[in-house]
Parts: sequence; structure tokens; C-alpha cells
Amino acid sequence: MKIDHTSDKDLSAQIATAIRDAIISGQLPVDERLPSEAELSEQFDVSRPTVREALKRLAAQSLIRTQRGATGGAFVNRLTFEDAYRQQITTSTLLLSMNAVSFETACEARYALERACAALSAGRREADHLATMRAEIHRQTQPGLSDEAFCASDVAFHRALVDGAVNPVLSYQLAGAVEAMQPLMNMITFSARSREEIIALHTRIADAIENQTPENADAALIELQNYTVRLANAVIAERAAQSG
Amino acid sequence: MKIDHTSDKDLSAQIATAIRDAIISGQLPVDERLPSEAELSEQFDVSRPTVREALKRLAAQSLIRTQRGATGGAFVNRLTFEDAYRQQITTSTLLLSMNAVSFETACEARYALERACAALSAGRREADHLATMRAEIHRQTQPGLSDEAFCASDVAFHRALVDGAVNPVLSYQLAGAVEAMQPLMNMITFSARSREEIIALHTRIADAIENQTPENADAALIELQNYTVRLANAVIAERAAQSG
DNA sequence: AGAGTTTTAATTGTCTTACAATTAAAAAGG
DNA sequence: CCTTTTTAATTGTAAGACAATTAAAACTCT
Repeated sequence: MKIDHTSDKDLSAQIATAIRDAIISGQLPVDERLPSEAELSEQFDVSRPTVREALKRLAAQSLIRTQRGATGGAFVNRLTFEDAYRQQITTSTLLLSMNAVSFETACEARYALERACAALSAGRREADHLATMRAEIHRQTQPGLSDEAFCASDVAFHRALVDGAVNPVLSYQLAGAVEAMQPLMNMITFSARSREEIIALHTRIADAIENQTPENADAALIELQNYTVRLANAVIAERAAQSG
Repeated sequence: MKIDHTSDKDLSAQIATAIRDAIISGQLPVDERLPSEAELSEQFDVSRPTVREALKRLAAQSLIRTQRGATGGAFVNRLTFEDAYRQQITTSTLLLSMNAVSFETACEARYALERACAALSAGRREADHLATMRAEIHRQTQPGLSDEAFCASDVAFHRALVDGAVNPVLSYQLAGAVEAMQPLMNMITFSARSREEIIALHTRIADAIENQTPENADAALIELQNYTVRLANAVIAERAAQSG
């Protein structure tokens, strides 16, 4: 592993890339200890602060973890699904908030992916995920529920639907799509009437999963998508009218 | 924005989190300039190297960019779809390589998502994406094509299929699933026979998109999924026999 | 006065040195 | 042999210095 001291790129960025490549290619297996910061600074012929900046870049991506003390150091970190979820959610959230993505586009993506999961969920029909869906539907019917709590329950319901596919890779991919929509969903103030409609559709979805009728789940999800978009457009139009 | 000097967490991690939260919440809009490193070190009451470590953490996630010179500094970066693609791909790749995910599970996730896109692609039927798909199919028929080039063309074909849905959010979500599979796909050495089958299925998919018959695209993708899994299992079994 | 050139100041990038905090192993002592 | 203390290795943090870069300000010449 060598770096170019005459390059216009930061040395710390080059070092981080070199180590990252070594991890991705498998040269550095999980839990392997990297050389100490002092050794790395010798190997790359840079100062220790520069090495540290490189290591912090890798730590920010959960690629390494560090430990102090005599037997401490930087270790190649096993990237867990939990870590990946978190990164995926923040990245997706920022992507939506920074790029003027229309509500409809985000919604289309979300429900397209979710319907794919629903088909698998209907086939697997896991008892615990189904129980979670029913429990969340029940929570959503509580009259005193705040809008925030309703939205949180909504997310939990859809998470259970997705997790019901029992495919961690799929759950990971969907985490961003479902969770990143929450800020957008929160801007929609749910009336009692719209909650009723949503709960009815949720019930249809849960029924479809239970009865292993994926086509019914598909239809209900499409209706939910359309209804959500209609609600959002109404809110957006109202706001435009108020400000204009 | 304040940090806790008595916490067991790294100061640089705390500072990075504080700034990241400010960006996500919108307090720091895109292209806003952060205070200089000297000012930040005063504000947080830490040394400049510590501030720099925090900034490198943010830079690693494409949340900020830095510029040298008189009017330089750290600026809130607009997270582009391109940046997000790259992160998504490396994260997905590491997730698969570090977590003993079965080929079938990864394949199931990938094709479930891809079929969702295909349905939309068939509805939109974009000329340029269709042209790319045809061009890649043609490339795949060239007899002298190396296995690596065939795999790359395969990825390009599927990317075009996904991009044909004309939904950047969807393309972003899929980027990881499609590209992260490539290392797994590369381990399958394609014989002339399997190339023929794959090209035939690709052609059926392209035809289905062109004719706006999503059910045909769906069927072909399912066949492709099954065929890919069969090939992979055969390779895995052969390797086990050789080593055992 | 205007255009081109030089200087200057601000900022990040890097290096050096030093010390604090933590931790496990080694040494010491009972 | 067990407990306690010391020690050494390692990361975390600090302070100060200089290099590199860049845009604006000052200057010079026509």
C-alpha cells in the first residue's frame, strides 16, 4: 500500500482509500488489527495526525473500530445490518431533503419496493410479523394518539410488512425508502377521516398477508399510495394558497 | 451546539454528530460555510486537530466539502445521487462479503426489486434506455468477449432496465443491489451455453419493455433469477467437491 | 484612470512534540 | 498462589509551527 505525496488529493483521503480497498478486497479480514498509528505513519511516511484523520474517515463509515490501551488499536469492523440500516436511513433522508425530489417520485419508489416485499411476505406469512402488524393497526385506532405517534406506528407497520419477507438484504434496502419518507409524511396532518381510511387499508394488507393473497396486498398498497399522494398534494396546495 | 468533555465518547465523534444533526435538521443549508477550523476549535473548546478529525468524518460521508485558500473553508455539500450511489454500493458490497449472506437471499432481494422496476419501465418505455439494453445484448453476443466484460455488460443491461423506470430514488435504491452482486456473479464462470440462455432471457425482457407487457418481463426475470441461482449452486457444489 | 502585477491575509493541509487516559500484561509483594 | 502495583503500549487530545493555496487588496506602470 503506497500513496502519492505529490497528488493534489489529501493524504488522509488517499490513506483511507488504500485501507478501505484492502478491506473490501479481503486483504484485511474482519477483526484484523491494523498497525498502530505510529507504525502506519512510518509506513505511509506521514505524520500521526494525518493517519488519524484517515482512520476517522474509515470509522465514520463503520469500517473500523478503535480501542484504547495496551492491546488496543484499530480493528476491521464487521459491518452489521444495523450499522448499514442507519447509514442507509441518513443517506436517504439527506438525498430527499437536498434534491427537491417530488413527493410522488419518493412515494412511487417506496411503494414499488414495498409491494415487492409484500408479495414475498404473503408467501412466508410469519406469525410474529403479522402480530406486529395487527398490534400497530390496533394502536392506530386509539383515539388519543398524537400525529407523531400515528406516523411512528405507521412506520412500524410498514417495517413489519417488509421484515415479513424474511430477507435481511431486502429489509436493508427498504429501510431507507420507508424511514426516509417519515419527515415528508409528518408534514401531512392526519384528520380523523384520513386515519380511518389508512387503517382500513392497513387491515386489508394484513388480511392479505394472512390469507396469502398477494394480489390483494398489492391492490391495497396501490390504493394506499394513491391516497397518500392525494393527501400530500392537498396539503401542498393549501400551503401554496396560504402563502400566495 | 455544545459537547460533553466528560463523556466517554470521542470529542471528534461528538462534534461530527452535532454538525451532522444541524445539517440534517436544515439549520445548516446546502452550500453554507461552516466556521473556520480555528473558530470551531474555540466554539467547542477543543484543539484544531480534534476539529479536523470531526470534519474528516463528515467529509467521508460526503456531508461537507473543503476548500483551501482565502475564501476557503468547509461547506455543507449537496449530497448528489452519484455520491449516494457510490456509498450505497460499497456498503452493500461489504454487507454481503462480511455477513455470510447466501447467494439465494441476495439474489431474491435483487430480483424482487428489479421486477418492481421492470413493471414501471414497461409503462414508461423510454427510448434511450431501451436502446442501451439492446446495445448491451448485442455486445453480449460477441464471441471474443471476456467473462469480465460479459459481467460488466450484464450490469449495464440491468442498470438500464432499472433506470428505465425514470425514478432516481428507485435507481439509487437498486444501485446497491445490482452492483454489489457483481463480485458474486463474477465467481460464476460463464460457459458459452449459459451465455446463450442469459442473452435469450435478456432479449425477452427487452421485448417485454418495448411491447409494454410487464407480465412477460416479470416472468423472464423470475426465470433469470432461478437460472442464476442454479448456476451459482453448481459452481459452489463443484468447488466443495474439489476442496473436499 | 485602467490594466496588469505583486503583496497580503485567510484558510486548510501537514508536521512535530508533548502529555493525558486507558488498558492489559508484567512485576512485585504478601 | 493470589492480590496489588507497576509498566509499557496505544489511542485521545493539545499546542505551535510552517507549507500550500487562494482570493482580495495594494501597488505599479502605461
